[in-house]
Amino acid sequence: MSQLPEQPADTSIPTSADVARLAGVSRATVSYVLNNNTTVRISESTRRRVREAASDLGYVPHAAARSLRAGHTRTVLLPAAHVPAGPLQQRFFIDLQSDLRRLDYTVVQYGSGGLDPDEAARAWAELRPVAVVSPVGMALTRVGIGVLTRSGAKAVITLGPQPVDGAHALVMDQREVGSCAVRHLLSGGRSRIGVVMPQEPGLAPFSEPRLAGALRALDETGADARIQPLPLRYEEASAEDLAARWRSLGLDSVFAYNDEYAMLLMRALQDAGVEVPGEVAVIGADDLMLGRLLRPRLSSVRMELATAQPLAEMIDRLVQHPGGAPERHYLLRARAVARESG
Amino acid sequence: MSQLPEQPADTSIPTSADVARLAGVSRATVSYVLNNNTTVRISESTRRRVREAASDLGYVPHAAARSLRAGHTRTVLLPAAHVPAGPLQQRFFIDLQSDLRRLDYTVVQYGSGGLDPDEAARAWAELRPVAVVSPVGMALTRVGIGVLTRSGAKAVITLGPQPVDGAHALVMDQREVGSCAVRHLLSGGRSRIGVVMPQEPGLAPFSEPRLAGALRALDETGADARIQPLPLRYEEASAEDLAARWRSLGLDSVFAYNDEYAMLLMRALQDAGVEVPGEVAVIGADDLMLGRLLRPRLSSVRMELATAQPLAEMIDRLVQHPGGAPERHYLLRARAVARESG
DNA sequence: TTGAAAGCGATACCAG
DNA sequence: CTGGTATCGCTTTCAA
Repeated sequence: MSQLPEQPADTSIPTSADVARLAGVSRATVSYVLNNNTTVRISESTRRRVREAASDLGYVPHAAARSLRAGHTRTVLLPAAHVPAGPLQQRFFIDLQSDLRRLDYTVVQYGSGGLDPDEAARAWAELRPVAVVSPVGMALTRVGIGVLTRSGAKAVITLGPQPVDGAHALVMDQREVGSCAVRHLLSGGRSRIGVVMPQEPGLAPFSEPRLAGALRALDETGADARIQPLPLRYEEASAEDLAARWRSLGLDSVFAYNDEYAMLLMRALQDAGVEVPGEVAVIGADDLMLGRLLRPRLSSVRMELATAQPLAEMIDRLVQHPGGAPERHYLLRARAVARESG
Repeated sequence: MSQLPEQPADTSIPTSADVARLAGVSRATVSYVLNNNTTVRISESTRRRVREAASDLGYVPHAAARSLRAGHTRTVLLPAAHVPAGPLQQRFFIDLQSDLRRLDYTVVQYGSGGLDPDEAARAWAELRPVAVVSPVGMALTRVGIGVLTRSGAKAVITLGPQPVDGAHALVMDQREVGSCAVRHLLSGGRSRIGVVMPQEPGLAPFSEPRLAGALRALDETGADARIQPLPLRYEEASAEDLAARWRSLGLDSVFAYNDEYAMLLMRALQDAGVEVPGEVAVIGADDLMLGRLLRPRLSSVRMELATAQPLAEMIDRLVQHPGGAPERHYLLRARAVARESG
């Protein structure tokens, strides 16, 4: 019928024009059919022809072209951390991803691989995300927030221990964790409390607030007690070292940052002949399965993270009605779980 | 000077046209300056004016428009798993991301949030990635691979226990792990070997090949021994249950899938009065710090994963010279680390 | 019911 | 050295 050269060979990617040609209709019609546009009525036979042509050619629409035309994307950017995340965080993000997809957003994780925070924000802005959810560890400055906002982001949300000026914030206040641990130790009659400070890079945003929370708990209860930070690397040698000079520290209890550090330290203490919980009470955090398997069973601080669903809805709401004042939500609840270790 | 209405108000995102207007030049010139185009000479004063205008407006180029015009992207798509990843995997991806960024690629993780594998491939293809690196757990069918290839992906690489037809593959042959564990147990004089099979969803792609490897090792050595799969959930109750009927199983050793399951099982066995390693030898895998802290210290299979660098270079090479035969690289080396548990 | 055509933002030719 | 202009793939008026 048509003498057009049918040469969309192996090398060329089919476009809607190719589909139109094959179906014998115009590009407009292709668009109507494939997007199920309801404002225009297309005959059933045409629809079939178009769909067949599309699937014959293996046509896949070009997201960039589409959003260029639309003037906006439905991309939610989730800057990827450059330090491994725990299982809880990962679960949270996976759920968030599903929930947002259900609301028809495209969630994209995009690392900043060692860029300056403001350069990173620029790189993110090139994608013109409609929303940005920045996890802890991804420094987001006021400048960066400005860049993103001016590039069309309707919602910039930080997720972490402390809010950042100018953005909405989901605050997971790690101070609660330290506070909770210390109150537990105090109520058990302990008063000379060590607080493990991991020396691994990237944990400071968690460990510092936990220490601060520990100190605050002391203040609030007005107890006659003291708190001593204990630097520790996640290595046996470091723990042995600490255990060797343990008795000289004069402590009767320790909040070990989390269950893993707690296990490391507890083992070293036991090997050095320091009795747990007799001489020293130990409490971790995260309430991992691990802790229940230790002897003595490890006391821990259990964190109840909010589910991803409300965040997804918040994002959707902010995208649809932008421009409100920065919102601030606190969503970490911590609870001490007493076991045998203190 | 110019009577053009300067109304790029708060609401509108600056484009290169806005920059051109402010600098008093054409859009073409803006493009030349901002991209440091060398094939054309622009006066230093013009350059300055353009750069100033761009930074005054907070101009950020529009990635979609750019790649639409260019006809291709430099996006490497990394489908995000929907099951939490271990620290090793995460480290690998973080490194890969950095390495690729250094080669000027944009690495994007994009989950498929519960889509059908082929639908997922279509969704990915909409982004027109130049390469796709599909981790284990992301089922990628031949159809999916075809969709991606026809949409312009120059390299589709699977990463996991077994290769997928039609794509390049970085094979991390988990059979090596099981094989290694069993050879170790055999050489220690054990012959009735249990193999823990985690019941958690998503682990099958790892656990099945490990079992297969265990069986293969038996075959190869021709030892007079037997292997018995042991279903186990990652819960205390499940482990207690298994431990309670342990003696009736008549096993003298167990490969516990990994160190975490090993710890779970070992604890249950000890609590049930079964001696380790006296009655039963236990070996895990991953060689976590955890294992060294247990008593007895846990034997383990240590995996040496390749670094990300070669993969990044492979991707770059495939992108530049596409069309070769599917490559297949094996990059898991496993080694038993004998400790006290067997 | 369908088609022609404008235009989203950036780039790269070719004139001037 | 710099400025028009065509173009990438797609959506969406407006006409026919």
